[in-house]
Amino acid sequence: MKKLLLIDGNSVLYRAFYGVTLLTTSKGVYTNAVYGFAMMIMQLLQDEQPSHVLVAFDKGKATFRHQEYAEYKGKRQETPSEMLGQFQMARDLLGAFSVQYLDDERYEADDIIGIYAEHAKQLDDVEVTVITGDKDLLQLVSPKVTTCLTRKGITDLERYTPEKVVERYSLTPEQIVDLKGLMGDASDNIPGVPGVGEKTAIKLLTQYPSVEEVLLHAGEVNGAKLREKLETYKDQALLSKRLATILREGEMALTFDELAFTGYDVDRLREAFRGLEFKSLAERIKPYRGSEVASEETVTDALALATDSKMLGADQLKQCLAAITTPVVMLLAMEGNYQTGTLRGMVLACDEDTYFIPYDESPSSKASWQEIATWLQAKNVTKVVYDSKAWMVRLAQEGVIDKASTCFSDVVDLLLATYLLHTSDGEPTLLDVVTAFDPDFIVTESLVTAIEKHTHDYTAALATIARRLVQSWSSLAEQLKAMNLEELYEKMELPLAKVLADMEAYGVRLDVDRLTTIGKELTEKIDTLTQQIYALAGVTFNINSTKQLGEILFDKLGLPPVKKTKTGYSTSADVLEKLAPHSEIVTYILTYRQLSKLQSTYIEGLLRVVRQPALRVHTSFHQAMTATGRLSSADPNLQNIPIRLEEGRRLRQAFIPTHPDWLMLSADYSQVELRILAHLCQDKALVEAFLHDMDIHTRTASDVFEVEPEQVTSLMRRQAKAVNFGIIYGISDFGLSQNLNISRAEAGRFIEQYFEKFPGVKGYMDRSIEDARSHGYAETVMGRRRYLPGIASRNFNERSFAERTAMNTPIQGTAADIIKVAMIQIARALKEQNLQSKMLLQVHDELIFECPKEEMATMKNLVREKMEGAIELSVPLRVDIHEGPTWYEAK
DNA sequence: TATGTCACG
DNA sequence: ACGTACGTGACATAG
Repeated sequence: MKKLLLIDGNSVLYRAFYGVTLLTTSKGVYTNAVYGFAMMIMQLLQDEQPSHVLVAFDKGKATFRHQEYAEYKGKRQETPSEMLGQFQMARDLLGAFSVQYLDDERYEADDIIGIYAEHAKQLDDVEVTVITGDKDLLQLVSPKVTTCLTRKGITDLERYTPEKVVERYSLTPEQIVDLKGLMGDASDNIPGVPGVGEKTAIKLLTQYPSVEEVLLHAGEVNGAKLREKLETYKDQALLSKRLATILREGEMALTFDELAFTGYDVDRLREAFRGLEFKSLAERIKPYRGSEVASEETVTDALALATDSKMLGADQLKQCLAAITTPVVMLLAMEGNYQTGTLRGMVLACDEDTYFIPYDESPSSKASWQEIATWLQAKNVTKVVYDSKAWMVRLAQEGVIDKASTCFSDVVDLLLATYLLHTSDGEPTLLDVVTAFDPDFIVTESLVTAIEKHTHDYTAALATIARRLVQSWSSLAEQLKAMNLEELYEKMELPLAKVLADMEAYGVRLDVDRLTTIGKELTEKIDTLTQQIYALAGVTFNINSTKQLGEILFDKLGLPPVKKTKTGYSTSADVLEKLAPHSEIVTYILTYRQLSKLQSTYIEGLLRVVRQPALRVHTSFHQAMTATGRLSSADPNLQNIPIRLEEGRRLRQAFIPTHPDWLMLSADYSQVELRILAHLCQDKALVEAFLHDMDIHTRTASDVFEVEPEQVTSLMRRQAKAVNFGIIYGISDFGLSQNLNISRAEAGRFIEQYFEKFPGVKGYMDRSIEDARSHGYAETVMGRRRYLPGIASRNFNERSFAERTAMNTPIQGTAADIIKVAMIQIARALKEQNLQSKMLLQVHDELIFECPKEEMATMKNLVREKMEGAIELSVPLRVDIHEGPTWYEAK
């Protein structure tokens, strides 16, 4: 079977231009599009292994379509000047790839592709793959022609077979031209029928198969407006369809055989890359077949070994492991998340070899994994993993090890290192990690699919990655050192992973009966509210639907809309609160919302994840997720259990100690973020306030409103508290005015007054922004970095956001660092002193424990000492402690 | 899958 | 004038 690869050169180049940051050579020639183009071509050749290749370009001249319709492509933006020279450079580069290209003034790139695809279809033994960003080319899809659309980025492809087209559009590939005929195409300035978009067009085409048929039956279509439009714009629809139709016949300047591709010449390509100053690309070129990714043989070997190792007895495995002396990369093969998914096995790659060691419930498999566990705990061999916590928790859960945190010695966690090196929101994926240590690693589409979607070749993909990491991971130490992050990695994140692993594996006991009872009460209240709301509305409707609710409140009942969202009326709580005086229905709706939130998220949500028969919930703490260094908690999220309102707070009665007679203990930092601010800005008044342990909001109110502390009213204190929050978040008058429901001018005066009384804070804010601008990042007291590219943006919003972030991150991030230190020290002390008490949860500024009564006094002292002493600041840290039979009382 | 809403710090 | 508070996760709805 032959394989013809047809590439829409213009489309790929444009994608590359917008997807790759502007690069220039030393002479100032722009090369970003060509760089992306080169990456793409290299990947495609590796990935698709074509026997024939052709890249088609537009010539930019008027074609037959312009003659038929003068405005064709009329509204196109002018090609950016930085792009202009790159078309020819891309053509030239193809020579170095030994790949043919064509352009022709009579045709567009689409038509050239159409002509060659059609020709190849006539040949018996050829399959065709088309690469483009243009959905028009979906019309060529057939059993022998696959069209791949580029998605975000440039290396991410979405493959369309005929079935996929039907699945996505509910239309056959042939009907794509009819779709364009009806809906038009703004980018090509094809008009279509005004008022008909994708949805209407698809609806029409499912009834009648083509534009012609639709027009023939225009009179029978639902909707008077639509009927009229179809009549009026009949000719325009037919014209649009003709414009959208890609040619299938025409002249072939090169014969099929002339497109044959047998590989590129490494030296020639390297020379071309050097000319373009793609230095790292030039260094990394390898011979054409099977080199950029692990060779097929390696993967096959890995899989062969996989089968073999199943038969390897535990004793033999033990001997194999004992023979390993160099660092090993190990990856878990999991379906689903590490706590609840299925463990399939592990890939192990060392110097020479790659192994797959399967996992199942059989005694022999268990025995093998016990051997592995023993070996993981042995010193002297470095184990390089992605997410050590996942290993610890899962192996503890499987009973392979006794205690999660004892799982490893000499472990390197690439997830944590990558997170520190490239903190952004979102956990670095395994592929992000590979790229972080190996920037030229080409992330092919098949690799992404295999890893993310766990398709057939998942294990092979893991093997590929593991092999690659064996080569590249060792730059970790150097990279961390260069950014001064080794200490955070070694002394904070790595030890913390062990602490968190024990917390996750241990879980928290839930009083399921209590939860069920509260749930029943809620159901009754919700039912009553529902009836009351229906009665007041005069109709029944779905109260959870913001769309329906908006229609009832603002159209039917005529309440004044306060705010709009992208899609319609806003019905958020702050809007409804403003409407309360107008109609009693909104109060019911607010209560309904509050209670159904409790019911669905907390009662039903928690009951769904309680593990039987132990009646425990096990959250997963994400340690590499947030942009500031905080943890997050998921599946279930135990960091947002209600507390502010009493109805919700009662849910905490369901969080109980494991053993009867034990107690819950909670310890939370008092005003930790404002104390950190005081330390960072050294404002005299603020520092002094904390040195004297004043009520900080009252003190702020007394300063801002210029009254004696005794004269501060509760309103003044509340407003001062909001100002303090605003300061931490990177204040803006608008934000404060929204929060306090006051005018912007008034909010502005508060802020002005605040900065006058606390000038050091103002200085800090300005300095934070300046530092972020000059370094490109914000950092915490302990050196954790967050890069802020938006700080230099010309876009006001983007820049303002980065500026607020620059003010907030050192504060929020330092608070996160401090509690992490405390957790590590507390865990260490619990172990050293042989205490039975357990650390259960962390909620940003708070730690929750369960303790036997007789340890309570010791624990209170210990926890306070470690939390307050985690870091030395110029103001003291203070911790409040509560205890009780459930989490409800312990707060 | 995106959006709105709301729970927490 | 621009249009916003900082950081998260879960659920329901709509398309």
